[in-house]
Amino acid sequence: MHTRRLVKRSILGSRVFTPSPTGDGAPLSGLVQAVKQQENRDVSTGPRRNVYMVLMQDGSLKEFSEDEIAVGFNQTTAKGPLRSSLKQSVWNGRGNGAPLQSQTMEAQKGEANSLSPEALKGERGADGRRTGRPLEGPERDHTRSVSLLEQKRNVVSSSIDVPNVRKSEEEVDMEKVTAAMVLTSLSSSPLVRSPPVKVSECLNGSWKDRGGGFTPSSYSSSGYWSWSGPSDQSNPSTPSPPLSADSFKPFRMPSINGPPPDDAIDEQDGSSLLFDEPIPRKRKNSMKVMFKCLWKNCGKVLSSAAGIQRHIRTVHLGRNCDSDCSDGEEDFYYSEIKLNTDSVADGLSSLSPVSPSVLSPVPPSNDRHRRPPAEGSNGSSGNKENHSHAHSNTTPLSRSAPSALYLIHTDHAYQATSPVTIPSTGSGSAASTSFTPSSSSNFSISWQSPPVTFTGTAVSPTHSRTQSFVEQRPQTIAVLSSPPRATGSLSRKSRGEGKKCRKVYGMENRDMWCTACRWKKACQRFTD
DNA sequence: TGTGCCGGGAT
DNA sequence: ATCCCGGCACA
Repeated sequence: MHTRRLVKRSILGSRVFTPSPTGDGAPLSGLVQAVKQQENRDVSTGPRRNVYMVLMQDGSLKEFSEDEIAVGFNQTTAKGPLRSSLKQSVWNGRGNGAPLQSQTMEAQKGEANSLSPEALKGERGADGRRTGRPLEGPERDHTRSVSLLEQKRNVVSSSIDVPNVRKSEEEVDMEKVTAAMVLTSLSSSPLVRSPPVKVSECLNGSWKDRGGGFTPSSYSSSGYWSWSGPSDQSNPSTPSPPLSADSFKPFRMPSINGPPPDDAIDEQDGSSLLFDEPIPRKRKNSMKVMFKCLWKNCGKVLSSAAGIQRHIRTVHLGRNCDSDCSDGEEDFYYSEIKLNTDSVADGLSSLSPVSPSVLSPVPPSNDRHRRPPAEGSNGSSGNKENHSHAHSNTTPLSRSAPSALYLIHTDHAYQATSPVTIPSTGSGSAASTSFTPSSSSNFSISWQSPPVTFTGTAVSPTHSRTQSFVEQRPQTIAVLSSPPRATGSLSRKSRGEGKKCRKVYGMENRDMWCTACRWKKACQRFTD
């Protein structure tokens, strides 16, 4: 748990007093719901004025410049605390916390509470706040989740103002609604269109001074502001969907807050992550399972088993009933294929159900993997073995399933320092693939011939369909399915004779060894 | 016996 | 993913 809350008093959620619209001098109180910073938009107000969205008591939202409002909790220091507290909140100064622009809902709850007049009885007394007062009565249930949150905070933050005083139920509800309104209304601003931020980035400080503030919180009425760890940082507990890295970019435009110069250094990590983004994120699992109809003259490929079953049931078996009345026969008419979405995206497109071209033997083409089952035979018999055996030439997946391509992988990058060539399927030209140490997990495969458009492996958990495919194309499968190095000596790579780091540098210079040698792996540096 | 490195465990 | 190491095979 590193969800330290490092942000001290935020202005957001603060009760402030605003000048009366009628000018009669009676100030109105409201809650600060958002802070916008304007850059010279209004010349008269000077550079970068803060504009506060204040939720008035009547439920309306108004904008006030910081000169216009007075902080409620300490009216004697009307404007001073406002600004200073904001600055405090913008960057917490520890380099790992959440900056604060557009506070999270949690912040609204916690921080706002801290600044509400009620809560501020003990404003200066951190101890008092931390111990808080026990919840009592009906309020307890309503705020249980909040209480949990705050308990967490109390555990991890010993030096942070975290109040235990909470709002009334009404106030909390109101804030949920109005905060959502505010966020929505601000969403047109580039500042706020930003999606959630990766935790790690915040922890690295790369987001500091962005003006964006997110605290890891599962509480969010909209879901939009909660954490989302895209891809590798995924946080399973967050409800919000992962967002593409692109969507982060607007948020990082350094215009809103005008980051101080020293920020540029701190930004490097983050910007390399986000701006120098031409490198697509590695997909952890680029295998996609599709289901291909094996019925004669039908190459339909669907992404779900249910879909393909329904397709077969209704289209080929002529049954209109629902899946409950299925006897499972459909299972025999489709095949599960795994597609490597990295290397075969193009092939996939040609696999779309839209163009179920099916045909007799054709010269190698992108379509040839769509041969129907039981080509030239009675595909309608429903014989389960029908498509499983002995078609000497091709079967639907036999050509499209150079399955071993998927099986070729290295556990360690250093195990694949030299290119691996996969022998061709007899055509004389090689289908080769190079493995580089740095990208063993997502190596690219360039098929030169034949033009295989997707690399799929026929997976047939039942009915041993796979075997039939192997039989139909023994050469190909035999070659492809054999691990690259499993020739001759059973599994162990024959020992390299050349220099190795150990020999060259000796045990005393172990730190000069290549990593692989240090790890007792196949030497990377002196390959044989 | 020394060495290379596979396989697998720990983090 | 990275790091480490037991243990096997080979020279």
